[in-house]
Amino acid sequence: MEKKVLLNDNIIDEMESLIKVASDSTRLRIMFALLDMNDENHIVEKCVGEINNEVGISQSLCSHQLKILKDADLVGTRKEKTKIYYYLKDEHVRKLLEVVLEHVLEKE
Amino acid sequence: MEKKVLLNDNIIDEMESLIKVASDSTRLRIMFALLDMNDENHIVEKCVGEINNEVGISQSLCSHQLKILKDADLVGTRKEKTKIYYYLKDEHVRKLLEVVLEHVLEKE
DNA sequence: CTTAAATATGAATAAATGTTCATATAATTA
DNA sequence: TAATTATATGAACATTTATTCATATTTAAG
Repeated sequence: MEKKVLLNDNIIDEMESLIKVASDSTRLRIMFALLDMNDENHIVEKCVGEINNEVGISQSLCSHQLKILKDADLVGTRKEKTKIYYYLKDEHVRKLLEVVLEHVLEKE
Repeated sequence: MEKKVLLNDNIIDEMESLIKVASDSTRLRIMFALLDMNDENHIVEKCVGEINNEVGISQSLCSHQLKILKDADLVGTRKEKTKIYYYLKDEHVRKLLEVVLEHVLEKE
């Protein structure tokens, strides 16, 4: 009776998809914009306009990339009047960013 | 006096590079081949031939991808006679794979 | 020195991906 | 209804990337 993870092709493919979503600097910047680094890494909500301003990219690019993040279930949305607020959806996202950031900082 | 991480462009770019290396199913398979899942996820050494057999890819492709992993400092090598043994180099790699795997398994 | 075994490399190709531009949609306000 | 604000979408383009094929390199053995 082993508690052994079966690494079938589906799982590998899903891992690939998920990591691919995180493997782009624009999307990384967007995700960090949704992490409030000053408040113990707590999640914040920002609307599209705020995000593209803060990240310094066009509205169109921001919207395209937010769609990719949302399709991957990494961000969620909340609608309020004309604005749509985005937030990081998952604890794993934060862990992922942490692990990668640690690795990078360690190799300095 | 804050212990605040400065997320400058260099760091983002390095994070992007690192994640990109992990964002390919062939390389994921290779990395998992170097994790002994049956032995509490302990790291093992395997030579190129063993790896491409186990993963089911050509020798050439395996070699190309191993180079990418090595350039990213995710694997190391040990030479013994004609064979070259590869091993996962970093604790962070394992954490990264764990976090992503958890996320994927949770969404089933 | 030749042959064989193990691994690496370079060029070529096909597919995937990020970004831009122009335009569409949807909701609000005058 | 018309105009404005916020966001989304689709097509086009340029760049990157994974894979294959053929060949090179290295080491050991006969």
